[in-house]
Amino acid sequence: MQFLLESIGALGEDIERHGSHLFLAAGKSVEVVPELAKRWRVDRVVGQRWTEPFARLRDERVAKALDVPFDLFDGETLAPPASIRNKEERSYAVFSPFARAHRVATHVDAPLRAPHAIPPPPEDVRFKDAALPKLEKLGIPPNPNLPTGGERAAKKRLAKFLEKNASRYHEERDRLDLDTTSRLSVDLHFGTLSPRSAWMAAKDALAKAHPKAWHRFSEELIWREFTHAVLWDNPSLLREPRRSEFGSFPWEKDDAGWHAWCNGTTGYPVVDAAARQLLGEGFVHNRARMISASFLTKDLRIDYRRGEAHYLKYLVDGDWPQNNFNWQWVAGCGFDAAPYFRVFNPVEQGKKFDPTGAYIRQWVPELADLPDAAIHEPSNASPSTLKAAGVVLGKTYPEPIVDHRGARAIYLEEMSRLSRTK
DNA sequence: TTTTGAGTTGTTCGA
DNA sequence: GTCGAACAACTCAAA
Repeated sequence: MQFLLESIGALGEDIERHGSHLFLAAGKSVEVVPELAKRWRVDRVVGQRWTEPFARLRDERVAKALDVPFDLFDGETLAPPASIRNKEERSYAVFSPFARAHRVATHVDAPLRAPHAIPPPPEDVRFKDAALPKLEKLGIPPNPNLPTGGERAAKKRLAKFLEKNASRYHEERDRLDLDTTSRLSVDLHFGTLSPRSAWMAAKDALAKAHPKAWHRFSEELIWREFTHAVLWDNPSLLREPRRSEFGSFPWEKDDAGWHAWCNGTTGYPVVDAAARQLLGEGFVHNRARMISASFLTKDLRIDYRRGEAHYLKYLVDGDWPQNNFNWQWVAGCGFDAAPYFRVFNPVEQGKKFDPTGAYIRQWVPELADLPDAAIHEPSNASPSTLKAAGVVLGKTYPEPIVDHRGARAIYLEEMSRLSRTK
């Protein structure tokens, strides 16, 4: 909400600077839009298409309620969601062929330039528009650690990424301690940056000089395309796993485990860092999202939908298509999902992707004084090492709430049962 | 038309 | 310590 209000505010200021005014109207789209269209005697209403089932339903109803054309334009993704089809005219279920087809079929044009001036609205169109609500009035405490909303801030983020870290993207994007990902997910979600702008700017900066980085970054944008395309053809994904046999997976209730996972007190440092980063800045590093999701669904065997909802609630970039697709991917029940035997070992993942321990030290400061060799597995450190770092297991930092080795074995057993009963 | 091989992100085990 | 195999089932495209 904070990012949204900042972004709308920034948009209003931009339009004001260009000589016009952004009108805000509150109410249900299906009532407000036709009413304004009638009052202003417009020839047509235009908007941008959204992939989410909710938005599709809303747009259908608005179109029906209007007596002028309602034109929707594709801009949420590079390719319109239903446009990439295989030879049998069906939608793709596997990423690689989708990506190949997408690269062949989609010619990305440069974004249109913003107009120099926007004419002010005619007098008879004006009305007393709703004020942009204040965050505090909505009962939401401001969070100074969130990214700044608005197009200008988005362009700054993009420029900084391209200048500083993009050239090593393919090698460093997984490193939790380096934290060199683009951080553009929030802008792509809210539209403060169009995927087209991101694509073209990155292509200009990288394609010739750093082809591997360009391939990898563009591949990530195509993953985003894939999630939207898949949801377009399968709206039921937002409620149900794609692989129906998961309907009978024996998810655990485990409230204690759930709360430890939410609050970052599982006793596995990298899992806890991810949980606390989510609550702290509404963002989680991509690699940490996977580790965290794997731990919830495979070590604790808690329904991925609970994790999905928790992420959606706290992520500033929370995006239904992407969040749902990726939770189902990690849980192994989605499109082109991770194979059942891929169970992340939280200790090994920490050592591999946070070798300097910087990620742990930032988000789990009570472990900061442990040496690199011990920081990913304090429960296995020697008493003298723990003492020197001021760590008292069970007091200053929890013991692991589950034994990973045992949890993995149980999970694999449940999965083999699932495939047998199918 | 059928077959075959490959496929974002891992881990463990045994040679 | 290193390395390859095994760990489903399925989709898709090339052979």
